[in-house]
Amino acid sequence: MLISEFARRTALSVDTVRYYVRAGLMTPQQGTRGGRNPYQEFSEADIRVADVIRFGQALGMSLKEISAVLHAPYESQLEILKERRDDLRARGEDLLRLARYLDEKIEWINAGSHGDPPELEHPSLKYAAADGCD
Amino acid sequence: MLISEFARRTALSVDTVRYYVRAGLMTPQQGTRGGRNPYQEFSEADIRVADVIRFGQALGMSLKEISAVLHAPYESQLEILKERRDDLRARGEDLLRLARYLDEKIEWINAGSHGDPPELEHPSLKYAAADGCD
DNA sequence: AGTAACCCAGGAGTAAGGTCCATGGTCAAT
DNA sequence: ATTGACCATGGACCTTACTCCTGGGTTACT
Repeated sequence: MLISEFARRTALSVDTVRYYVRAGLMTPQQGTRGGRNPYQEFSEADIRVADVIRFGQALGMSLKEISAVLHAPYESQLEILKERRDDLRARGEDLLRLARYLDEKIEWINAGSHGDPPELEHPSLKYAAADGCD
Repeated sequence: MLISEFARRTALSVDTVRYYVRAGLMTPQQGTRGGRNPYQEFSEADIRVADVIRFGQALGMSLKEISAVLHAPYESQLEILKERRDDLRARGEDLLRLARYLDEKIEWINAGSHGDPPELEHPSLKYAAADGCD
């Protein structure tokens, strides 16, 4: 399919798709149409790549990281996957911990904010966002 | 305390602290020293704000969102808190779902990548990252 | 009074991730 | 052959969250 159909199907903008292609995240085929500037032909596989990008981003990965996963040789993808999984697990747990904390805080406010406010157990912060400590 | 002590205690750079102040995330007192450009006096409360910023960021909130929470009138903080909690819960669950999926995939690869690869149940993606759908 | 160490404001620069636009080539239908 | 929809490239521009730099004021100490 051509870029605009691909963009529609992935709910990305045409510009964003081109940006991803330039960034090497997708490598559509060069179709026969288009003469000197051949039209890009996107496949179903590219749609799956778009899904991966969307999902990775939603989980806080940069395009560079996503690209690394997409381009890694199959064996090392395993290692990357493991790292990601551990990172994700830590993040997910922190998030749920914070959600529980907010639950308690909401309870506490609803109860009239008397007494001691709930305490947040310190999150692990072992993942990417914790790199600001010099 | 003055800015450099504050920066040291929060492990932020002086520039970053000034950036946060400009962004309205902190509003230190204007001390008596400094003449025409009065020196900023930071309090323990500001340190707690710095903690909130750090934590919010680690959980994927933008400074704008964090600022909204910090500045919201007490009553509406409850609503913000609830939204945040739901968002966080969804994110956390997605993260753990993905982690489980990666576990399965790692298993599958270790087992020789035979048969059908594991499927990822579609994440909710109901939070911030899902806004690109026009 | 001199100087080091600190403070300030303002503005430029950076990287990521897009977004917008001008210009021009191509395709399909009329 | 012309028109409109679509494609391409290249580059400017935007936001976020900083970071760095310049120039200048203040404080504390000797």
